[in-house]
Amino acid sequence: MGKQATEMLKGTLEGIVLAILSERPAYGYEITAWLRDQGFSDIAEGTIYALLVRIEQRGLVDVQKVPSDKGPPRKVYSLNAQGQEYLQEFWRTWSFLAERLERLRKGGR
Amino acid sequence: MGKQATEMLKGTLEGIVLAILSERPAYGYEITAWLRDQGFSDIAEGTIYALLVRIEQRGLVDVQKVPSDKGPPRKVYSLNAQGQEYLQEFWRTWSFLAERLERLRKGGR
DNA sequence: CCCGCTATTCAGTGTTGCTATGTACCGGTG
DNA sequence: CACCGGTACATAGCAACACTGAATAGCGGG
Repeated sequence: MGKQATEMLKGTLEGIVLAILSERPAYGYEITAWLRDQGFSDIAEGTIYALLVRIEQRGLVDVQKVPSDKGPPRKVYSLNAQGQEYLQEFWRTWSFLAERLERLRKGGR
Repeated sequence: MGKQATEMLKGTLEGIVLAILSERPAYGYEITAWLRDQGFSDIAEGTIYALLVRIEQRGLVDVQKVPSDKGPPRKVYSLNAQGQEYLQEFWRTWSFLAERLERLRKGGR
């Protein structure tokens, strides 16, 4: 999509990745591919990796190195307890925003 | 709200302001007050003014200086044709994002 | 042997919202 | 009159985040 999407992704992309990880552990390449598949056509590789590093440093995920028979080893991330909590907070913030935007779209005051 | 909101606002705040202006012309101080009233408790004054300057420079709004009997003159902004178009695009991008997030929240794959 | 796919990393850039501060106009109070 | 609070706008500096582009590296096939 356009540049509007780029700016709108700030903050939400992190939540999206955490939500994905809350369903099952995953690694960067896999997540990027899945997002592209879902229509986030222009999400750059580097973006996801940088994001994963950030959430790891914040202690929201646990990491495990797993060998792959198709290339270099994968860094598999899984959401830990603190990450779950953070994700909950994310959904609260998202709901707040989405609610107000939906109200605005309908022309309500 | 927390810092999550700060990042999530990036990109959406612009759309929010444009949506407000699509209902009726308004000036910065008024918009800030309204947003605070709607629960965006920590939106800074300066943020809105900077945003208004940006969208003016991009030609999305028209400006008119209107004297006030309670203080300095107001800069009243109104959405023009180009702004309307940009707002439409914003809603499309927003729908795209909201749809996918809602799907993720429901744990759907 | 090189190419393509898998997989990760990183330096540099632009946009955005926040912080903090400054300017300025007005009316009311002491 | 001096001061203060509410109204109204502007701006310089900062932090966070996603994108660009490139580099590194392992693996298998032509």
